[in-house]
Amino acid sequence: MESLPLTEPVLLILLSLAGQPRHGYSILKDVEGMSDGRVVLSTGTLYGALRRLLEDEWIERIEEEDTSRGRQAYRLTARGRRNLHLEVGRMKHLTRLANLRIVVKEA
Amino acid sequence: MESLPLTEPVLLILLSLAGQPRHGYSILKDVEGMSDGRVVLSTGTLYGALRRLLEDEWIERIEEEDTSRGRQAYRLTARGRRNLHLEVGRMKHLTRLANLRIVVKEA
DNA sequence: TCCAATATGGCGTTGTACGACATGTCGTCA
DNA sequence: TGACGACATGTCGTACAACGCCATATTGGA
Repeated sequence: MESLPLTEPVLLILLSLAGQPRHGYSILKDVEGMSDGRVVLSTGTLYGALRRLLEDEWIERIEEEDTSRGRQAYRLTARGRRNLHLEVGRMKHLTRLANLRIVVKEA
Repeated sequence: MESLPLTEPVLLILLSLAGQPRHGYSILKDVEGMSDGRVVLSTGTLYGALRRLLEDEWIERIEEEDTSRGRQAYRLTARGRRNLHLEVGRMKHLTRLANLRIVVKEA
């Protein structure tokens, strides 16, 4: 129940929100930029993930004065940030492991 | 078609095969050990993934003299090894990115 | 006034993970 | 020799995430 391995889209979304609150479309563009255009989330993926993250209270909506285009900004909750850290830690661990497994054999 | 993000079970299986050929059950135990018991693949996950990896020719069956218990060993193909390296590279990149995004904000 | 960019969201398909189930072998110990 | 646990492989159904496609609406500029 606790240590579910985050999928890549979700991780990128959380990472995008780590620096500052953003609205959906902004996350889309940010993720695209983060990965030099290699990862392009479809809107289906994005809003589906956002819905689930809201349900789990990893992120929350914040009010915006500029609601002209129906924008809704999201921000990480403390819980979300904590879980993001855990997940990044897991990834680092995996990366180290991968190095050991691969490099030894190549040498 | 090229840059599919590998799922964690598949990555661990490939990593397990990176050092030496193994049969299914051995992969199961190796992955368990690699992660200090945190990741326990179900057989459904394992043999499903192995089937797909065989189909994509990332791994191949090798003959074993010891077929006593119906063991079937698998080994990485050149293609599989190449793709594993790519994936690990992608992960390192993501990890670096995550550090930038997170650390800056925490400081 | 059209059009591209901005912005959100639903729906159906596809594929993966996973638990449950099924089957059988081998070694050991009472 | 009989039971049992570890070894070993595989199938099936379910649940859910990712994704492409579609629908809709606003805004600013050419």
